[in-house]
Amino acid sequence: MLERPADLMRLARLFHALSDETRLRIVGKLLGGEQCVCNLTDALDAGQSRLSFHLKALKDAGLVTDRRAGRWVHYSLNPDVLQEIKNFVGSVREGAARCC
Amino acid sequence: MLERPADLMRLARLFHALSDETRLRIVGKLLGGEQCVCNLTDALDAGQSRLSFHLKALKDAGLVTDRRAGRWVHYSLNPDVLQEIKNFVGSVREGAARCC
DNA sequence: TGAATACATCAAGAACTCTTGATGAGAAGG
DNA sequence: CCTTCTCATCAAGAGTTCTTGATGTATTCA
Repeated sequence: MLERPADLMRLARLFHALSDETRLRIVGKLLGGEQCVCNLTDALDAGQSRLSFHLKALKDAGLVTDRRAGRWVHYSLNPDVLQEIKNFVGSVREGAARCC
Repeated sequence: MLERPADLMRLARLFHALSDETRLRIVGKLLGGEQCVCNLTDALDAGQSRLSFHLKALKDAGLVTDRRAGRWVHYSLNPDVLQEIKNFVGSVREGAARCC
């Protein structure tokens, strides 16, 4: 997992997407299910363009997907990516258990 | 996990520490066990001050600990912090399973 | 068709991160 | 002591990220 440069780059991008409080709060809200941007704006009281910026960051990293419905765009979590992170942590923990 | 501001800040700091390729490579090397900085410098062929910078980032986030032995400083992984991350991913996955 | 709504994108500046080379601090050995 | 070795820290510059307010785009509804 930490050998191939492509994996390193991928992981670094994933972790970067999660390295911001606003984005973690978005993830927290999405745990309640799919949300349109307007709901998130209210819940997080963040400006609209700011929210859009962070949603794009999450989307670029593959952590969320979006779906247009009329005027609204709904965002939801992508469970597959969470598995990637879990795999990483798992492999590191195994290694750590062996060596520490 | 994603409700309390203090937790959010903590998680953001952890993920930031892991959001850099050089630091992920360091973590990878530390899976082989405790390493002195000189070993890491060779293995990652990174300049000494650069490595020191990233080791400090990992240490500030609590991901690694250091131990002085004569002239050498040895770094090793802190398994407890990996559990924190695992807990986060686990809780997000649960939520995702419920909602997605 | 025209106005209003929901969101994305852009542009500029502030703030932060990373890299490099130079200097500093502590330990070991002559 | 004086030097050497290992590592930390500093200082400056390049690059990146984030925030804010303005503008652009697609959609709905009158």
